[in-house]
This record gives sequence, structure tokens and C-alpha cells, in this order.
Amino acid sequence: MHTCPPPKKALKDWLTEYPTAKGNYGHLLLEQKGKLSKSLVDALRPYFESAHLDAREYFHEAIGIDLHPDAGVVGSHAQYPGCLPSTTRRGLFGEVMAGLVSESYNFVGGHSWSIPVFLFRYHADVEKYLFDLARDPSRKRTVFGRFGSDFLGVSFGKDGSVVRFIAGEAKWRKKLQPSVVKELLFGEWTKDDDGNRVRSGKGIWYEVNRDTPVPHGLRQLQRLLESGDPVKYSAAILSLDKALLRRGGVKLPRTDLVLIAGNDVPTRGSAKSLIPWEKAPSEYTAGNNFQVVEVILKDGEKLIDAVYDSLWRE
DNA sequence: TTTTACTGAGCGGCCGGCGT
DNA sequence: ACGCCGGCCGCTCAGTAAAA
Repeated sequence: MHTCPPPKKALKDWLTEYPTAKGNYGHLLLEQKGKLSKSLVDALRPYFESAHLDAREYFHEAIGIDLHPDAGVVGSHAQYPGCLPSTTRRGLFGEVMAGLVSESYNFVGGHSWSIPVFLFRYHADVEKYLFDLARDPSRKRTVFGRFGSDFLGVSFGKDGSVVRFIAGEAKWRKKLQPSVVKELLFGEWTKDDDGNRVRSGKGIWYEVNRDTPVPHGLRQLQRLLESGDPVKYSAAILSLDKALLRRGGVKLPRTDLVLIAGNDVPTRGSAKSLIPWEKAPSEYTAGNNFQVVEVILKDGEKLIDAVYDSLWRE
């Protein structure tokens, strides 16, 4: 279970907040204030370890190494998540950030979000990668993502039942140039039938708009709650049962989340958002509450590497 | 500096050819 | 008409090299 509270004070020192909310649409721009500091890494580490703990236990068990393998033990180089390729760590960072900001900032609708457990263990390709890597240290390849939405959080009612969930996409890009953001949202360039250069349409808007009303992640979450702490989460598990019924399920209200994280670029003005904040972009048609978060950093990849290199090092 | 095309690694899906 | 096999495409992630 993910139990570590978010380091809110460190976030405040790290990021300037520009929150807005109008009707069903919320927008939060976060800009890095100062330089990368070791104290920030230290403040983030417990949260990231907590977020990855379930998957670390699961993967290490799967490939047959200790949770804290001693150096020199066969397979000890294959520790999750530190050993993953940098691209994969970037992706994980975005997903953890989605949880961190959900638990830390006020989103559209004013709900209180929590992530009882991150779903990284279902990142199926990671398991295969680690399995191979543990046997062949030279093994290197890219890892592709979890299927379905990148991220899932829930809001608990007073009785402990799940009354709402938040799901969506979390992306990292090294440089957040306009064309990069556009590609994320609208898809890459391709040719249409007449040979014209057009966006493929397979971007974030497409993914967010077409996600199933009850994402698979809710079932995955329920299973982890059952195996993790069935007593504490009994009401939550029951409420998810009702929502997951294939017919006549109780409709669980949903908030969509899109988080884009990456490094600033010269052409972006200070306090200028990448996605309009005044009102929800017309491309968003899912009709739920919709929250956009932009995390704009400087040398963000150094922070990511510093955090991930420091996990479980004590 | 920004935009675009290409790269890497494996896998699911689709198509064509072949044998029966 | 059916199944099997090989080959190729595209999908996935994000980064980098090359072009504008």
C-alpha cells in the first residue's frame, strides 16, 4: 500500500502554483522556482519509494531477488525501478507526479484524492524486462507502457467507500516546445488518403475521450486492496464491486486528468500555459470533470535521475 | 532554437502463400 | 475451406540526430 503523505512543504518551495477552475474545467500550472536542490530530492524520495513499493515487492518476487538484495548477489543489478532504462523512468516519474499533485493540490470539483496503491505492478512489460535483465546484465531494450490509462486515483466517502475516481494520462517530454505539445495532444504527422500532411489523431485527446466508463485499472486497484488490507478497505472494495458489475453497475463519477511534465523552453513566457486555461479545449469531449496539470521544470531529467538513483539506497 | 524524422526492441495483428 | 507459417506493419515509450 502507498502510505506516505505528499511532501507539501517541499512542493511549495519547489513550484509556483497558478491554479484556475471554471465550471467543469480545472487548470493548474506549476513552474519550478529555483535550482535543483538535494533537499528536494530528499523530500521526494520517501514518496517515490512508497509509490513504487508494491511493484518492487511484486517484481522482485517475480524474478526471485530480495526486496533489498545485497550488492554482488546474482540478479542484484536488476532492482526495480532504478535499473529501468531512462525513458521508462521518465514515464514513471510522470505517473508518480500525477499522484503527487492529485494528493497535494486542489483540483476542479474540490474532491480529496488519494492513491491507495499505484498500479505499477501491472506494467507488464517491465516484468519481462527485469526477468531477462536479471539473467543477462547486458540486456538492454526499451520498455513500453502499461495498457490503459496511465494513472488512477480515488476519492473516499465518509464511510470509506469509493465515491469518485480520477484517471487519465501523464506524459513527460524533455523539451516542451509547441510542436512537442501538439504532437502529444493530437498525434504525430501522417498522410491522409489524398496525401495531405495531417495529424494522426492518436494523441491524448483521443485517449482521454475514448477510455471506457469503468477503466480496467479500477478492477486492478480493487484486487490490490483485497490482497493488501481487506479490512481497512472493506467498504471501498464493496463499492468497487458495485461499480464493476458488467450490467447495471452503479455509475461512479469520474474526473479526467491530463498531466504534462517536462522542461521549459525559451519561447514560453513566464506563467504562460501550454494548454489554454480559460476554458476546456474543444477537443475534450468526454464530458466529465476535467483537470489539466502542467509541470514545467528546469533540468527535470537531472531531478528524475537523482530521485530514482537514490531509491532504496540506504 | 525549433521542428521533424528517425531510432530502438518486442509483440500483436494482418496478409499472402502453401499444403491438404 | 481450413490451418499454418513467414514476413511485414504498426504500436508503444521517449530520446537523439539532422534539417529548417
